[in-house]
Amino acid sequence: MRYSRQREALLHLLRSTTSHPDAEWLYTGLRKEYPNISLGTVYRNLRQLTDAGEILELTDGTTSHFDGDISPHYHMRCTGCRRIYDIHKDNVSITVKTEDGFRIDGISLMLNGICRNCQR
Amino acid sequence: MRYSRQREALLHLLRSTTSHPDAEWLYTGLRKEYPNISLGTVYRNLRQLTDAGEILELTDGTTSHFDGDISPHYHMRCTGCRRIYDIHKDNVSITVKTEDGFRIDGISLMLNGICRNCQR
DNA sequence: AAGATAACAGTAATAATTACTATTATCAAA
DNA sequence: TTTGATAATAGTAATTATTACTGTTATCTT
Repeated sequence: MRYSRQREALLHLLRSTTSHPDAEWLYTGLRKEYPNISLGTVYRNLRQLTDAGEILELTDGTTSHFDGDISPHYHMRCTGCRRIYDIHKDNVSITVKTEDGFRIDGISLMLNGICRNCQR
Repeated sequence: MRYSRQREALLHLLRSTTSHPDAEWLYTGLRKEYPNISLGTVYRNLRQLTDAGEILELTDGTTSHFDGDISPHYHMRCTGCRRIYDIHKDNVSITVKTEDGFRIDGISLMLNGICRNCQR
């Protein structure tokens, strides 16, 4: 993977937020610094970074969201405001009895509910 | 929600399989009995049934898959053949320390890995 | 420097899903 | 039972997220 300013800017932008943005949000943000950046460039780099394990893709829901924090933690989606919140790993415990010869490579957990704000 | 034959047939078809099909698969199956059924009808009814809590939507991945079994259980997706398998609830334990006033309504857990078949 | 090619911007194409519209089926009340 | 209101339908067009294509530019190695 060859260096590019656009990819570096994308990675920095994603790491600067905890809002788990989607491609469009990142595109809009990057255009401030790179007015001519292409949406395709954003998507391509998001995939490359995901494949390289440098960022995380959250595929639950209709649109992919991304997380610059790859330390072990979980997520909660508010069905009201659609925001995704982090949940510290110490607050969750998951144990799975592997059956039938499945080889488990990754666990994606999404808690759905209503955040404090949206409960009014 | 007013009765319709198409919706009833959809529900029966979905309940007859454990393969967690997508809209296209259900559409193809329903066309045997209803050659003129519309794909839009399939999507509309899948949404209605999901909203009514009569079926389950699995949104992890690029395409929505549906489950006619709404009893508590979990899922595992094989990254090789893309099939979704059921995991009995007794083989999984999840505990979450609720923090920050979140009200958790549902837990969606997807284990990603390789099934016995795809391991050769 | 020069050559090879990864990455880019811009645009077109694809895939899944939703919206629209005129017609038909369901169902409750006369 | 008809009748009337309208939910649901088939068929089609539109939308949305994402990927593919293409000619040009930037990176990096020699």
